This record gives sequence, structure tokens and C-alpha cells, in this order.
Amino acid sequence: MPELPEVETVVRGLNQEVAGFSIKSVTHIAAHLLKRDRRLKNLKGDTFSHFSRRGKFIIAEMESGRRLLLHLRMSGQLLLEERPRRDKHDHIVLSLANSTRKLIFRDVRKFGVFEWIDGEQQKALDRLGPEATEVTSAELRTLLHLSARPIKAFLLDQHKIAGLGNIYVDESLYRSRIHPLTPCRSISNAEIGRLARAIRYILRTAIDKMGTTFDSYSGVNGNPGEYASYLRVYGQRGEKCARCSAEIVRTRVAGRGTHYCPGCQKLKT
DNA sequence: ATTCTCACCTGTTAGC
DNA sequence: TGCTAACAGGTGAGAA
Repeated sequence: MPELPEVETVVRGLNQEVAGFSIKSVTHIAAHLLKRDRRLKNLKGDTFSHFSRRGKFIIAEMESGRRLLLHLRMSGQLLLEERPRRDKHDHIVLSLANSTRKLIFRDVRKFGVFEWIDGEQQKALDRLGPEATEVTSAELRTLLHLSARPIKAFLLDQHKIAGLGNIYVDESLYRSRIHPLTPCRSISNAEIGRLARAIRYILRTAIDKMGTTFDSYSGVNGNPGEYASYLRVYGQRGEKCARCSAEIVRTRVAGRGTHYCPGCQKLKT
């Protein structure tokens, strides 16, 4: 599932391959996206000038001055293809001027977002917490403060920290040796320091590896990410912990499948 | 204000 | 084997 490193990889690909290209025609646009934003009909003729990322959101700045907000959610993909074979999950297909390739927004589960930025979309962006790649231990300490909620729920909350999802939360907690159910307020300063460092390190490493392909994720050219082989706990149930050899377990925390090592991530309350 | 639960979707998998 | 139910997970609306 696309989290910060996967979205960052897509944005880099878009800046390399799509920035500067104009939309020659809208080959296909799905009804459910038009229903969300009627103005998507007027994509034609505008030019992509630059792509950026905020949390897991993608922002496309257009030459007209308008901006598009894209979100891949669970299964969204942005793909560049030469002669795309029509897939029933393609919801937007854009023909680019002076290019043989088409830009495709494919999304099996239809949770993805593709709409012009207006007051409502801007508000959603403004509500996001600090970028997870940049989070400092001082910031984290302030945010955790007196909260009794489990650290895993906190780290998944985009309004607290933006960019982490289920995979990288589990990996960050493992690296900093913190049990996912630990109440935020019970986490020591030393642990907060380890956690902030772990989050930054893991996200940066995963960006270097162009993300994790577990299921369907790929970059704009269809290339899978290479971080899957570096995962220490996510999807590793039953495997031996690399640090203490205990068996990695999978439970449910904050409604999500949660992986951790019972040997080196002890719960304190 | 904060935090929790559920709906949104559909392909895949577990269980009978 | 074939069916159904549960599951996967990011987000926001509404409830507690």
C-alpha cells in the first residue's frame, strides 16, 4: 500500500517523465471521479508544470495556476504506458501532447482521489502534521505529551505526523524497540529519541529503495519497489527476529494487522 | 478537543 | 471443489 516512500517515488517519476507535458485529450474519465468534481472535464489543454508531495498526498501544479490533488489510498497507481491495454480499473487516461505515452490513474478499489484543489482540499492539506521524514524528537515529545492512546494509533494519525502507514509504523516501532500498544505518555525520552531517528532512517532508506512492493504498488514506469526484502517485522509472522531470534507475531492494534517482536518490544504501561 | 468506529470498494484468502 | 465470510488498509464523517 502506498505510504510516504512509495508516494515520493511516484512524485519523482512524475517530475522526470510528465512535468512539462500538456494534456492533449482526456481519453477516459470514470463517472465516480466526475461526480466528485465536475470540473475534471476541463483538464484538456493544461500543462503539468511540477509535482510535489505532502504526507501521502500528491499535488500537481499546472501552468494555468490551478492545482490537482491526487491520493493513491489503498490501491491507486499512476502509470505511464505506451499503448495501454484497457483495464477496467483505469479511471482516468490522459493523452499527452508530443508524447507517445498516456498517463493512467488506475485504482482497483476506487478509494483514490483525483480532483482540483479548492477550499475543501486545501483544508485537508492544512490539517496534516509535520512530515514524517523530518520529524525531530523534540517535536515528537510535544506531540506525545499526555496522550494515553497506543503509540501505533498515534503514528498512523496523519494529523499528528504525516506519511506513515501500517508497514512503516511497524518497522519504526521494531527498530526503536517499542511495543505498538505502549501508551504515548509512557514512552521515555530515550525511546522518543530512538523512535524519531528510526522513523527518519527507515523512510529515507525506503525512498532510496523506491518503496515496498508487497502487492500492487509500482512506480510510474511499472517498476516495483525494492524495500520488501529489508522488512524486519511487517509480513514476517513466524519468522525469527534478527535481533533476538524470538518469533515475530501478528496481532491487531488500532484496527490494523500489527507485527512486532515479543522478545525485544516489551509492553510497559 | 480528542479519539474511536464505521463506511467506502473489490480482489484474495480462510474456513466450512 | 465450491461457496460464503472475513480480510486487507488510508481516510474522513459522525459519534462518543
